[in-house]
Amino acid sequence: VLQGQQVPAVARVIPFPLREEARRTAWKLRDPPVNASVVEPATSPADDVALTRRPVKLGATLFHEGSRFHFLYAVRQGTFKSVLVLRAGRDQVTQFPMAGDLLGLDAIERGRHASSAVALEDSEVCAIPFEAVQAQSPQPAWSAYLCRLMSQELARSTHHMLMLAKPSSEARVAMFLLELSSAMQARGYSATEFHMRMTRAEIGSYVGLTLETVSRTLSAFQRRGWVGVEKRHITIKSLRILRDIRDEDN
Amino acid sequence: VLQGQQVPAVARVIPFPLREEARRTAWKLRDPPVNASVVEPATSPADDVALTRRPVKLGATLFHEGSRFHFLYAVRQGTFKSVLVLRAGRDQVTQFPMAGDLLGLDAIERGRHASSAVALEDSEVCAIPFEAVQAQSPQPAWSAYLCRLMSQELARSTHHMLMLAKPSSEARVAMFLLELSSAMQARGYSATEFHMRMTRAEIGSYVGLTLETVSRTLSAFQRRGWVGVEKRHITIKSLRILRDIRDEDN
DNA sequence: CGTGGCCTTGAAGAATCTCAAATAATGTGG
DNA sequence: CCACATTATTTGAGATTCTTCAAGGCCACG
Repeated sequence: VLQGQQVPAVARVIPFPLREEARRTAWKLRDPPVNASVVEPATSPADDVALTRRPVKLGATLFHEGSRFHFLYAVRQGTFKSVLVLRAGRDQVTQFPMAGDLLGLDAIERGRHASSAVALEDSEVCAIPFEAVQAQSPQPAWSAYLCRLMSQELARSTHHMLMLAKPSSEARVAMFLLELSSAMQARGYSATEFHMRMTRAEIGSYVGLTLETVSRTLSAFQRRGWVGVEKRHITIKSLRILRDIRDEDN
Repeated sequence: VLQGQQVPAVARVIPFPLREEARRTAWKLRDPPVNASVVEPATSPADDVALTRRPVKLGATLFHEGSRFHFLYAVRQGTFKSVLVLRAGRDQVTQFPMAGDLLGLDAIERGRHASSAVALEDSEVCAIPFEAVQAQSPQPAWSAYLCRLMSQELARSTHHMLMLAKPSSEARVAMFLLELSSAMQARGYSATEFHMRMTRAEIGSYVGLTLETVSRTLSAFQRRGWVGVEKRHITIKSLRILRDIRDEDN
């Protein structure tokens, strides 16, 4: 299990311009419509900061809840889950970061990670030494950058709360599928056919249902011909119907 | 109804150092334990920015969801609710900002407010012209400042999701009372006896229950002698028991 | 003193959860 | 390469919880 506080010996340390790296991996793939302004920043963040690429195997923990914060992690490829441990060993999934997402933003203030990040498939991240970048950045460009990203995260988080609030199980699952669909599309994959990296239990935790209810709901969707479900391979037959399901009830 | 995009004519424009104002109102009252580092920042944000105080009457809207973003608002006194409008006129309360909290952080990226802010009592805010401050800040101090606040907000938002996730109605209401208790204490009031500014319906929306269930749960708590409930006046008899309720179940 | 908003309480109904069992898929070790 | 252990998924049925619908009371305000 990888610990967040130290760069494992195996990781190659590759110094190169952050801006270039940012362009190629982190910010570029982010939700395009929302993020157009971030993709081409007016000012450029610090260059010449040593970044580290790090592979993370399926099931490995990138950083643990409560561990000291040193790095932000830009997901280069793969899928993660962010989890909080509730009492009684029960844990809560708060998001499924994918390529282009930045992990660890909620640790800046406290200096400790507020959640754990676990790889749902063999993945690779880019470790960004927060203090170093913060210090070496002459203009407020980097901070302004982070501000925008975090503002975006806040909006996303708020949006997620809507999913957990009132809606029926069908609305929740529909919302989840639509989120995933958008995420896949934003990364250049099909919006209507994709492979889910997460288990039913993880989905359930994320949307606030039990795994059984998630399973039943997906079965129901399939029975009605709205989506094809074959294990974790999803084929959305009608985005419109899913949106209706998500919106109508409450 | 006040609109976020323009300073009403009645508001007095009072130029004074932002740092001073920040010390007195915005950051100082924030959750002390978590926030010790923010109370006395190593660097000082921009001075000499014209800030505006604005009274907001009970029921008035400080800014609307979707409206153009120009100001951050530091709550000087009073209580607000942040609400999102779901479909079908149903709306979702996402937080109850109080003195010292900063409103509008989730609007930075999109340039439009992601939620509305409504006063739950006669309140007063300090309007911070975001662009002006951003521009006049020579060092990255201001942005770094915001970063930390937003990081904190992210953590808070995540924490709120835990409340909405699985728990029973009793765990949710207990969690809400404990949150409120901490918030009151952080602002110099009693942690065990306070006046709630929000209706049962608003509480219900916040914790993901109907107002009836909230009412019933509060009644049950009172019946068992755990809290005193007299309309909106709350007396917590045992914080310990409430914490147990919040933690045990799931 | 009437009106409207807010709160409480009851009873029936609906939805999800829990418990349980069977099946399928995956990985391990021999 | 196969048998076995483990994990993931589906489905059923009963139990529980919350919601819905409804009615009545309390309080502030005009």
